[in-house]
Order: sequence, then C-alpha cells, then structure tokens
Amino acid sequence: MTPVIHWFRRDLRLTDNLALRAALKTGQPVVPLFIFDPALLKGERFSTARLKFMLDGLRALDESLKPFGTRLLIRYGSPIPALRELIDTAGASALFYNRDYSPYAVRRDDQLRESLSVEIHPFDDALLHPPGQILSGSNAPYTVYTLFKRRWLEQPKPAVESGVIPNKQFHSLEGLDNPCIPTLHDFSVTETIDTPAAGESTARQRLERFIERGIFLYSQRRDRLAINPFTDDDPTTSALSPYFRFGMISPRQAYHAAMNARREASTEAERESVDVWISELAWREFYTQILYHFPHVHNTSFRPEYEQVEYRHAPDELKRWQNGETGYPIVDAAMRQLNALGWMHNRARMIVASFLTKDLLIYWREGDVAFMQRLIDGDPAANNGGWQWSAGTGTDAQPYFRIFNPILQSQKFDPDGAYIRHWLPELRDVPTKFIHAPWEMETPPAQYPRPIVDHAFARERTLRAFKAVKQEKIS
DNA sequence: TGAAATGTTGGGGCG
DNA sequence: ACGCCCCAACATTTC
Repeated sequence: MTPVIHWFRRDLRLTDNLALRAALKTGQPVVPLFIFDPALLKGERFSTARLKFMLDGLRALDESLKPFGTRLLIRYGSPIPALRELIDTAGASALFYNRDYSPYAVRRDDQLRESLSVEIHPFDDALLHPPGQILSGSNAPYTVYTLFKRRWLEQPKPAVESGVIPNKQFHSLEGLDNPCIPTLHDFSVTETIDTPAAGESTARQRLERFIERGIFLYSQRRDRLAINPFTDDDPTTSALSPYFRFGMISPRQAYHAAMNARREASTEAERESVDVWISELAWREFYTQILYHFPHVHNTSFRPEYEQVEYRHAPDELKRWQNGETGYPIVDAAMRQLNALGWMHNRARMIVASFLTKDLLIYWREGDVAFMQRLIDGDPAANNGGWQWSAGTGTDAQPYFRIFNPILQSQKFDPDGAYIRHWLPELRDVPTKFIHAPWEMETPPAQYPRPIVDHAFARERTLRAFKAVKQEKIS
C-alpha cells in the first residue's frame, strides 16, 4: 500500500488533530513528518527559547508515536524539495497538513500546491472558526473585536475528534533515513533559559487542572501579576499560551472543556468567569484572522496615518527597556520575568507595551520584535495584535491618548509589591509605600536606576506627537 | 483592557 | 443665622 504523509507544523499532538485523523482514515500507512525549515530558524523574530520549547515538544511527540510502531520523521531544508525527496523515496501518494494562517505559511503552502504532484489535503484545525468564516453583513472581515466576538459566539462549534488511533496505521519508516531529533547544540545555540515541560500530555494536564478551579475565578484573578503560572499550584491563568502556539492542545479541546466546566458552575459569577476565559479564545482567533486578511500589519500599522508619528530613535533606551533597567519597578519586573521565563503575564505585557510606545515613544515594531525574540508563546498574529492595540495603531485599538500610568497600574495589580520584589531582588527591602516609586524615598537603593523618563512629561510628549499627525490628516 | 483635568456638590470651619 | 472659603468626594470632560 502506498503511504501518505502527515506533515506536522503547528499541531504537535496526536489527539483531536484533523489532518492527522483524516490521513489515518485513508487506511494507508501514515508517515509522521516534521521539517526544519531554515527560513523559520533565523530572522529578527527568531527565539532560542521558543526553539527549545518546540524541540521538547517534538521529542514528546516522537515518544508518543513509539507505541504505534513508528517515530517522528525528521527532514531539514526548504519544505518543497524536502517533500519532493520524501514523496519519491517513500512513494507517498498524498500529503496531509493543518493550515497555518500566518503570511509566510500561506505563501509557502500556496507554492506547495503548485509544486507537488501528489494529492494535497489541507485542514482548518488551528481555530474554531478559520479566517473567512466570521464575516460581517457585507462579507468583510471584522476589524472590531466586539462585533467579531458576537458572531463568533453565535456560530456552532466543531466537536472534539475523539476515538482511538488504530494501531499499525503508521508507516514503520523502514527504509527511510531518519536523523535524530536535533538538540539546541545542533543549531549552535549554546545558552538559553529553562522552559516549561512541553507536549500534549502536559498541555492537557494544565487544561484539566485549570478547569477544576482557576477558570471559575479567572475574571476576578486574571489581572493579578502572577510570578510564574507554570510552577504555581493554583495558577490564576491557564498558562496554556505556549501549548496553543505549537498546537499541543486544540482550541476544540479547550473550548469544550471550558463549556463542560460552565455547566458544572454553581453561581452566575462562575459562569461569567468561564465566559471571560472563552472570550480569550475569541481574541486569539480575532487576531489570527486580522493578520490573515491584512498581512501588511505584520510590519506596519493597521491605521496607516500612524506611520507618520515622529517616533523616537533611542536604541539605548530600547536596550534599557529590554533589560529591565528603566527605573520603573513594574516595567522592569515584567521585562525580567520575560527574560527569565520566556513568558510574561498579559497585564504586564500591556504595561510594558504602553511604556515603550507611549512613555519612550518608540515605534511598536521594536517591541513586537523584542517580544518575539523571547516569548515561548510568541505568535505573529497575537503578538502583533497586542502591540498594535497598545500602541493605538491597530484594529479596535485603544485611542492613542489612553496612556497607562505605570505607577497606578503597579498599585492596582501588584498592591503589595510581591511581583516586583520577586523579579527585582534589589528592591526586596523597599517598604510597600515606596515599592511602586522608589525614587521618592529619602535614600533609594543605590543599585537601582533612576527613572529613565518622567511619566507626566512623557505623556505630554506623546500626546503632542500623535496630535500632530491628526492635525496633518485634517488639513 | 485609562488617566488627568475640570466641574459640581455639600459638609464643616470660621468670622 | 449667614456668607465665605476650603476641600473631599464624586461626576463629567478631555486627551
């Protein structure tokens, strides 16, 4: 029997995997393939931490294939020649994969369909409602989140694909050269951070634990600046973002788990809390379809007029922001969390993004790139959407004059300073009264920098810069 | 998924 | 008893 190929990309799991399931249903032996595409292993948005998390995920996937008498087949190089070679040597007759909606992937897959002679079966697996499915009355993609979400919630949701994977349905890979799954060392990466355990079983454990308790308290606890949800016994957020990033969990699994929890909720507040968490799934799908329909946002503002703002070229200040040395404790704590964990709490992401774009008046793309270099959950659509939202240049963005006050945000979301003290040990002994603004102390800790800029001054500067652009547009 | 500036109201101190 | 001022508390407007 001729084999078929399932090409894993951002769907590193065996359960509820639509393309994989369809490949298995052909009854032909399935070759489980992963390709290291050099184009995705370089560039300014590349991250060694994310690569590490992915490699761990590939090892987990490989392990989970062993009971089925196969392994993950590894190939290197540009996908089209790599696939051609494999189709030749294995005599494969079809290629299955799940769609990836980012600009690079869309281009790659378009070329693929023109270049390969075998049958190609793409599936919409990564979202509950793929781009193009949620459209306004005039058949246009929504650019306002609340309208998108209304339609998104109305749509019937696809079920989880359940069922046991039939044994002996995978290709044994006999006769195929299969190199080991590479290590970071093979990519000349000598140093990176520790990352959480990867793989679909870890992802499902996290989801199950979260829907037992955390999801019911989500709306009241999610804004608390948590130090590390990956090691917390009672995390206030699901900590699933890196698993979503690599498809170690499916949105169907997450959605239906949440809906089951909702049915078991005992109070209206608990049901509302579940709804708030589900709306985060909608945000993920909203931004994915934004990048798909408006690919220019990848490197330029959704609202083109904001390209004319006189942003500041300040590489030294950008560096200080990245290193967590701005002198604003909440900003610095958050950046050090990012540097240490490859992850940052969402509220903290908004605070540091507001600080970079509004207080330092640095173009949002610098922040987008800096985040992508660090985040284990770094996704081009979600990260870009978040940055443009904060900068006020995006779809449905907050108006430019909404400028976070880092001190007030700090007081609101880290009232006792525990988050700051954990990530900034040099401020451990600062009294709570001064923890959000240590420069107001008589003798501030000497090792900690003075504020990089005065917030009140910076706020006025940004209002002027954005207003200047608005004026120009009118005249 | 803001914050600051400005406006309004009303109680209390005081001459 | 009255007017005046101050200012906290809250509301509204503005950026």
